[in-house]
Amino acid sequence: MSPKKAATGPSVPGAVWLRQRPPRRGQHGLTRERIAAEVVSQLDHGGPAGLNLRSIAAALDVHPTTLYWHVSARDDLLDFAVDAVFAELPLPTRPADDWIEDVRAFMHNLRAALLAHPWSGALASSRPLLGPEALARSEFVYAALARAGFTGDELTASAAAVSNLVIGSVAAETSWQHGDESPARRAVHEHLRANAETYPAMAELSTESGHWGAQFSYSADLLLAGLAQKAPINVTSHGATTQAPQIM
Amino acid sequence: MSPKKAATGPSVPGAVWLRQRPPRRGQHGLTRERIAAEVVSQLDHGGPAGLNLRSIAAALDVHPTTLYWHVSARDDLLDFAVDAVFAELPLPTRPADDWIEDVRAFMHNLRAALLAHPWSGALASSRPLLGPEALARSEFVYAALARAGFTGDELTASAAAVSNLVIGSVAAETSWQHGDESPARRAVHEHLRANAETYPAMAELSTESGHWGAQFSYSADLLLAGLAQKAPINVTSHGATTQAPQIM
DNA sequence: ACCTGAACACCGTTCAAGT
DNA sequence: ACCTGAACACCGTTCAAGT
Repeated sequence: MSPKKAATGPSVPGAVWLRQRPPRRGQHGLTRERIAAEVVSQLDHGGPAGLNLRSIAAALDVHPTTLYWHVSARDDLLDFAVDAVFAELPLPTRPADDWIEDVRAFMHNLRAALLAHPWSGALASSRPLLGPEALARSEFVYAALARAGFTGDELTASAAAVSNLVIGSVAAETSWQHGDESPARRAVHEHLRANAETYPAMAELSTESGHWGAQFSYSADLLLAGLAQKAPINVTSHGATTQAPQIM
Repeated sequence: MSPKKAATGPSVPGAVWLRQRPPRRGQHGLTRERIAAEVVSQLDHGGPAGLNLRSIAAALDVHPTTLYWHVSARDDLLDFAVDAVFAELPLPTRPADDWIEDVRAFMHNLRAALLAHPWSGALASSRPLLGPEALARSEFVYAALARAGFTGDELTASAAAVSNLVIGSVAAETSWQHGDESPARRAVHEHLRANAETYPAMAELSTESGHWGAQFSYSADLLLAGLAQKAPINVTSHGATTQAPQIM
């Protein structure tokens, strides 16, 4: 049985991070970090469907059941893996002059990190992101948006919108990538054309859609435009700041 | 073996919809609709983790392996279930005067439908949404955004932003709902406070966060503000329209 | 065309026991 | 405190056979 399991109540997702960390360096020197790295590597190879405790344990040279000393369930391993992906996100040591550039960079960096591990988008969207690496990135976004003058619930909602749009977009994008993407896209396109009466607007385009990257960029710009407009503090192009009252 | 499996190539996710539909009414009258309804009902009870082919088959009064005539894998069942949830989304028979009200209503309606089946947000974010019901809703959003003057890749990106923000937000929201939510929130809050030096901006708030609904509403408004600003055709409050050139 | 029935390989998790 | 070892219950999927 894993230590301090009852500390946060019954099986809250993401709860590994809230439990006490088991002491390091046992006989095999099995640590969260080594486990996490192995899980990431196996997910990179076979995706979530291919992940199983037995092969992880084998790679770490322990018995399958040994893992249960470090985690309370398979799901905790996925929490480790997702946080490890967040660790790859570059974190600027000091903020940019314009808060919006920090937010924009965060969005693009987060997308890049998640895309580097195609399984991570879907996982990140389906669990609370409470690992230390994820929290540090959230803190960065909160700080940037706080400089824009957002406070309280508006600050929370703005930060959530930023993360959710990115994670949602990457999850959608990677959901196409299980096999070859082009035959799937072509099949969908044909399907829409064949039913052009039911889907007139969609049948019209999608002929040769642009790249995922450009479309994400435009999606992000839409949200950034909204943030800039609703920000209580606006930075003019000359660096002067103006205050505007704002109601939620 | 399921019919026409090779039609769209090797195991593309969401590919059930692109395969030919097996003829209806066999000996047991097993149809996609009956299967889908049963899957939704079982997911509502036990979530994705509790879903298994044997109990679905039992409820439909067939042998477990019979399902493989109608689907090629367990995953296809989830595609059925997600599309069934989209079917609950009200689809206006005629568009509103203002396109933005159509988009706003869509966002709130989609959230409501997904929240009614807490498992559906995570599933919707992790697979292409190619079912007939989902496509019909996408068409509605495309049509609304086309009235705003969006075309081509900008239209695609705008529509994607709308869906991805909603689905991403609901997935995040429901990821907290596995057990009781309040103890988890409290634990996170304590954790942030305890590490206030590392998370100054986040430690400051989160004391008593507002409701999910209000925060989603604000998130949606941020994106809607961006859409309104970037829309090639702007509707003034008096109903007059103006055109503005726009570059992606 | 649709469904049955038996069988296979696998996998998360438990629990008591070791050191 | 950390790891072993055996064992359990379950589950997706296959394939050949029925009607």
